[in-house]
Parts: sequence; structure tokens; C-alpha cells
Amino acid sequence: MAKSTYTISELANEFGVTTRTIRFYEEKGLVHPRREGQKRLYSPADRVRIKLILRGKRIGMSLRESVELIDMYDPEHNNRDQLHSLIRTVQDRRARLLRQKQDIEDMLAGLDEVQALCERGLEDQQ
Amino acid sequence: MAKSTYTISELANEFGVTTRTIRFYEEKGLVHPRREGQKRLYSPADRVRIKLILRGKRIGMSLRESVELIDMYDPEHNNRDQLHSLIRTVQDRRARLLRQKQDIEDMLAGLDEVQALCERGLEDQQ
DNA sequence: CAATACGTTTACGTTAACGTAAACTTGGTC
DNA sequence: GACCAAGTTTACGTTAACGTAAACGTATTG
Repeated sequence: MAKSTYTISELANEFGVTTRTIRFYEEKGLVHPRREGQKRLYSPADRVRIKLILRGKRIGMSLRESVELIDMYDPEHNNRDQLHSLIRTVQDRRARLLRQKQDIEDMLAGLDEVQALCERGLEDQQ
Repeated sequence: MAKSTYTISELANEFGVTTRTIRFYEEKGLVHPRREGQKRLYSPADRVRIKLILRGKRIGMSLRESVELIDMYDPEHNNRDQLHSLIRTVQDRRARLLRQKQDIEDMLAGLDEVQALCERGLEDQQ
């Protein structure tokens, strides 16, 4: 059964970041934990937001970009113009992601080459 | 036929960066263009290095990391220890790239969902 | 009750990756 | 020969994303 609240250090440990990082995210308005007295209490939703932000970080997105992407999910956009605009945003982001994916595949192919060269080098010495 | 030398602004235009960026890369030792008098002249090899650095940037690598990856290709590593060490480095880097690839695929799936919701929203209004 | 663990706020420091401005040289061109 | 585009060096400025330190509250545990 999933927990319903988390302390700051629980989340910090789970995600391998410092508590300073998580407080910084709050300072920037990325999460809004409740308080129990002074202490912060994080909901599962907060936890997911942090997780998605860190996922964004891993592929080089800024915090702002990650939040922008996360916020696409909740539909405050009811009218047609907003929906059309959102679809365009989605398509732009998809194009960038596809390019990144291609970059990664190219690098992986490069690594395969390097490793093959290394292994041949080792065999030749044998 | 590919050019054999490039000026700084040719490369800047091709890659969509400023000349300042390219000079900065030189300052950091990432490229070493020849000089014709005062002016920098870039070889095809310089051009490729810059291209690979920018590819790294797109997926969130630092300049240092990009260079480290690029330098894996030239074998100044002849002895066994160096080869083994390089193989481990390759494997670490591959693991990170695979994770990034997975992250990207997850995000792409998310975007598909968002777009589907948008399109349904538009149809319902019709 | 002293120590220890965990939390808090405030605030200044740090690094990477350039941006921006000033002041200068150099090769064509009108 | 004046001017312009493209290049150069030097140097200070900027932003994001935290790190680090100080100084303090609170609770539980030996």
C-alpha cells in the first residue's frame, strides 16, 4: 500500500537529492506541501511532481520546461483556442523529444563501436 | 564535395550558435583551429567536434562530458588496464543513455495521451 | 537533562555556459 | 581614402540550480 504522506528526507532519499533541492523546488513554486506545524508534509501528488521534474532533468530539461510539460496534463484549457494551442505545443515538444531520441541512439551506436575496438585491442594483445 | 576549411561564422550559422560560443569552446580547449594571420580556420575535424558537442548539449550533457565521450574514439589507450577501464566507462555511459531513452519514451507516451484528450475535447464541443 | 536526529529560515557563495560591450585590426569596395 | 563587414582580444555581467553555513526549534532517547 502506497504511503499517503512523506517527509522531506524520505523523498530526498528516495530520489537521491538533498532536502535543499526539494525546498528549492518549493521556493520556485513547483510543489506546495502542506504543513504540520513547521514541518512540510508531501502528498503522493507532490511526490509524482518531483519525480517528473527529476525525469526532465535527466534529459536536460530546465525546471521551467518540466513544469510546463507537467502542467499540460491538467485541463485548465477548455476553449478551442487553448486546445489548439496546446496541441501545437505538444507537437513541438514531441519533435524535440524525437530528435533527442535519435541523438541518443547515435551515441549508443558510437559506444558499441568503441567497445568493439577495445575488445579487439585486448584480443590482439593476448 | 565537402569544404576543407570553415570560417567561424560559417560554423556559427550552420549550427545556429553565436561566434562567441565557438570561441568559448576553444577557450575551454574543445577545438584548436589553425590561424591564418589573426583569423581562425576550422578543419572538418573541428567541425565534427563542434557538432558532437552540440549533440551532447541537446540531451543535457555538459561540455566536459561531451568531450570525454568524443575522446573515447581516439585510442591513446594501448595497455590492458586502460582498455578495461574504458570498457567500464562505456558501459556506464550506455546505462545512462538507455535510461534517458526510456525517459524520453515515457514522455512521448504522455504527450500522446495529452493530444488525444485535446482532440476529444475539440470533438465534444463540435 | 544533555545529546542526537530531524526539521526550519535566512542569506551569501558557486559553477557552467555563455551574453554583452568596448576598443581594435584587416580586407575589400564605392 | 572613407567605410563597411567580419574578424579579434579583454573583461565584466548574467542565469539556473543548487551548495553551504549559521542560528534556531522540537522531540525522543539513553
